[in-house]
Formats: sequence, C-alpha cells, structure tokens
Amino acid sequence: MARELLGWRVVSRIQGIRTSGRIVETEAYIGAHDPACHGAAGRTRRNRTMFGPPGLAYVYFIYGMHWCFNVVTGREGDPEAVLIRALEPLEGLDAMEHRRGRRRDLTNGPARLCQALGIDGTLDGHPLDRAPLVLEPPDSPPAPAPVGVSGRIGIRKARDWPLRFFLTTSSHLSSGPHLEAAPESVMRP
DNA sequence: CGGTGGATTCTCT
DNA sequence: GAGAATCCACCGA
Repeated sequence: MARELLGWRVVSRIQGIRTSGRIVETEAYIGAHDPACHGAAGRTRRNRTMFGPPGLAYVYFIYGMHWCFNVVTGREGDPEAVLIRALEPLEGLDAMEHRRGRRRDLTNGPARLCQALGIDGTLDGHPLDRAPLVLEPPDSPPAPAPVGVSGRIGIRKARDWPLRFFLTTSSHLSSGPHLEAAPESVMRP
C-alpha cells in the first residue's frame, strides 16, 4: 500500500482554504511484528486509530511540536499504516507558505506537510473519503514513474527494513542528512 | 553544504 | 522520567 499510494493526492479544506499535494514519499509500518510500529506494543490511547478499519487518518503528535499523518491500511485489529512523508504541492501554495512561514520546503517532510495542509490531531480517526481531508486516486492511467526503496528515516528500531518508497524523479522529497545516509540501500525495482 | 543542539509536549513505563 | 516515525536556527568551511 505504501508503494501504491505514490501518486495519490491529499486534499484538505481547513478554515475554508483548499490545499492539496501529490504523494511522492511514504513509509510503511506493518503491524504487531514491526518493532518500529506504534501498534507493536499493543493498543493505547495514542495509537488506537491504527487498530481501526482501513481508510482512516492516523494523526499523531511527536517531539513536542509536530504532527504526522498516516493512512490506516490494515484490517480492523491489525495496526498497519502508511506514513505520508512528502508531497508535491499542487493547490493553495499561498496558504501553505503562510502556514509554514516560508516559501520553500513547504511539504518535503511528514511534519512540514501537516503544517502546510493544516492537518492536526483533530483529524485523527477521520475517514479519508470525505471533507475536510480526502485521499484521491491519480488520474488514470497513472504515468509510470521509477520508485526508489530505502530504509525508514528518523527511527531507531528496524531502521534498515526496506519500507520507505519514493518517486525517484521528484524534487519534493524529504531532505536532510537522512536522504544520503544509506545510499547503498536504495534500489530500483 | 554538513554537523550540532534546542524547542516543547505528550505518552507510557 | 525517558524518549519520541521532526524541524529549524546557527555554526563553520
């Protein structure tokens, strides 16, 4: 599902402002046997949405100041989700710039894209087939694009599991030292 | 450009 | 009380 979601669009309508972006980078968190998955240690108040039915938004707060947005993908009871790590901005660029307080680096990072689209904890558990936060499929047929795979970013446990997926030609991927940290783990299907 | 450390709050042990 | 699926300002080259 993490690979499949590349090319889909995330559309938000927050405070009457429409913003959207195309998914270019994702990470998979694959359930109770995945040590890096929030659901690995069982159901808690924080991660309960992960255990719900697929199609919900799992939004969690991290590092004292950031929100991150996941798409719940597992069956009810299975804590599986896809973290949306980067978008290509499409609509509402001015609103994104205003929310982010800068004109670059609007959506290249999981917390950055949440800030740009106005996503916060009030949307945790929201079904993604309706406003104010909607997941839309790509235009059919989707243009073929090379997909890169690497280890996941910013975690300690199971860091080398090849569960990060990205459109290699995108100029909107998450930046920083992480991207170059493990070039040998990047492969082309 | 790369490296470093601070911000800041919530959750669970 | 530790640590977290992060970001940003700042530093030096």
